[in-house]
Amino acid sequence: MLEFKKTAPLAQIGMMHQLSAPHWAQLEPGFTTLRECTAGEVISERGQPLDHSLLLVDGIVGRRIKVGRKQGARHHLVALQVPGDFVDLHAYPLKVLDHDIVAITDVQMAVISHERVKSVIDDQPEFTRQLWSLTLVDAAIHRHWALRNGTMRALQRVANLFAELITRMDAGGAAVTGSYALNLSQPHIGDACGLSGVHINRVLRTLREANCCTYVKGELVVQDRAALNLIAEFDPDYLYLPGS
Amino acid sequence: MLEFKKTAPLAQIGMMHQLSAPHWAQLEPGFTTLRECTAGEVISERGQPLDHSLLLVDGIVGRRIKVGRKQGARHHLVALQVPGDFVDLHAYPLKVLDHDIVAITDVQMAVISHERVKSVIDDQPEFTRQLWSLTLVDAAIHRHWALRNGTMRALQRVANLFAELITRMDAGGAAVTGSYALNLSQPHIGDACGLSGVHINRVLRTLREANCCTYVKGELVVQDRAALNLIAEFDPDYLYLPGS
DNA sequence: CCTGCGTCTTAACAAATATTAACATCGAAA
DNA sequence: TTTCGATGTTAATATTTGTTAAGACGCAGG
Repeated sequence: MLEFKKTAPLAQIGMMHQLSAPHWAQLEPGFTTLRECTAGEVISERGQPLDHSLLLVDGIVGRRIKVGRKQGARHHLVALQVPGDFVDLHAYPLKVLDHDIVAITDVQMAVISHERVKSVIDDQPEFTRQLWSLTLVDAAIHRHWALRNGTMRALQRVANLFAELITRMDAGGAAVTGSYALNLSQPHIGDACGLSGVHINRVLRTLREANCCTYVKGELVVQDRAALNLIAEFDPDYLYLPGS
Repeated sequence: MLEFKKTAPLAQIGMMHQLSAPHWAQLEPGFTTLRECTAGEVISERGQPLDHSLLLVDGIVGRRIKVGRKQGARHHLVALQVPGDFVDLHAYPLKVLDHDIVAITDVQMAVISHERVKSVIDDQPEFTRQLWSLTLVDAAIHRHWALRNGTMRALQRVANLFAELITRMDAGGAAVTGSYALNLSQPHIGDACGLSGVHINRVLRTLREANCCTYVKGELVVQDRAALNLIAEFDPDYLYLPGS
């Protein structure tokens, strides 16, 4: 783990836009170090007590759960976090996590100690509620993942995952280019959707041949976003984005 | 909706055991009314602003999400709550829910206003964190549902759901009898597991013929809990039960 | 008592997806 | 450059699950 002394203030990106400027101004100085991890690295491990939380600045991280004892254990991705997500804020009230957090791509994260969080919000119930809400948006996303894996067929699942991820990546307000660096391997997508890597390959070909979107080398290029949202039956309400 | 003036104090059941006695003592008087719903009734509807939350006293309620526009819309159960669960405490910070809450069986719930919650916890950051944690256990359960629907085949899914539900129902400390009144129809179970009702029927027969458990008329009788946990590859860590 | 409705049960068949295997492609390391 | 390993691609086949349909069963209302 590399840690650098912070040299410049963090920008308020992605989901952090849900915080008011004054609240952000109070929280931001608490991010005193930067942590960088390389793809595949386990950022924090299930069961290990945590005294800090992480704000994702760049890259993609996943929450991974192991199912089955010892050998033959399979992994499954139950969440993906994009830049601007407060990755494990829920470790603040819970103290211990029930899942691993892994770097899917090379990532940069800003670190804040729970002690610091506590001193900032303890006498500010409204601020506390806002952070609480942030963790509940993650819960809503989890519900949607259960929904996706429970009700949708393969094509729709993948389209829906893509629709969710790009909507969340756009949430920061950066220009919408139609191109997204997900950097997920096909088996990664399979893990997230409960499908085999081979089947992901078939689905990606179908999406490509439908002139909907193209996924090459971790880069998602969306040619027809309306078509993608239609296939995905995508309704972003569950993301609790401002102005919906 | 029937509402009664409360006549006797509520007992601290199920998940509410996670609160300390003094905290419970402060919260309990806030539950001033009882609400009863009959099976199938929608308790609160997606998108509707809420000014109160509900503690489930008796029966089973589900969180249900509709997928697809207008006609041809399918439903999916993304969570089930058992007695002792603070069903929609997350409505306190979020104000609005992204899903419906429906009564699966006839249910009794205790109502507490958000105003009351606020006045009790606003100057008690530690108490706030405990309630925050309660909502995050729900999030952990959602993650597990995504995992279940994503990685497991039908038999294991159903066994795992059963294992989860009975573990949570036992959490209150009541005597473990091996018999549980789930009162879910087979299509309900299918909704929760992302399987057809017909296939649930096949799975239930398999579980019965394996002398593992029997599900008749909404009553789950567990003959061999070890076998059930084995089939389910069940590991209750994610429930954050005390003493694990 | 019958009737009708909902749920359960089962079977036959169709569709979706997993598995396996073989080969291609690309980039990194020797 | 060459080789190696990881990832992507495709096809053949096996398995799982969905769909449809039909009958059984139980229960509430006439």
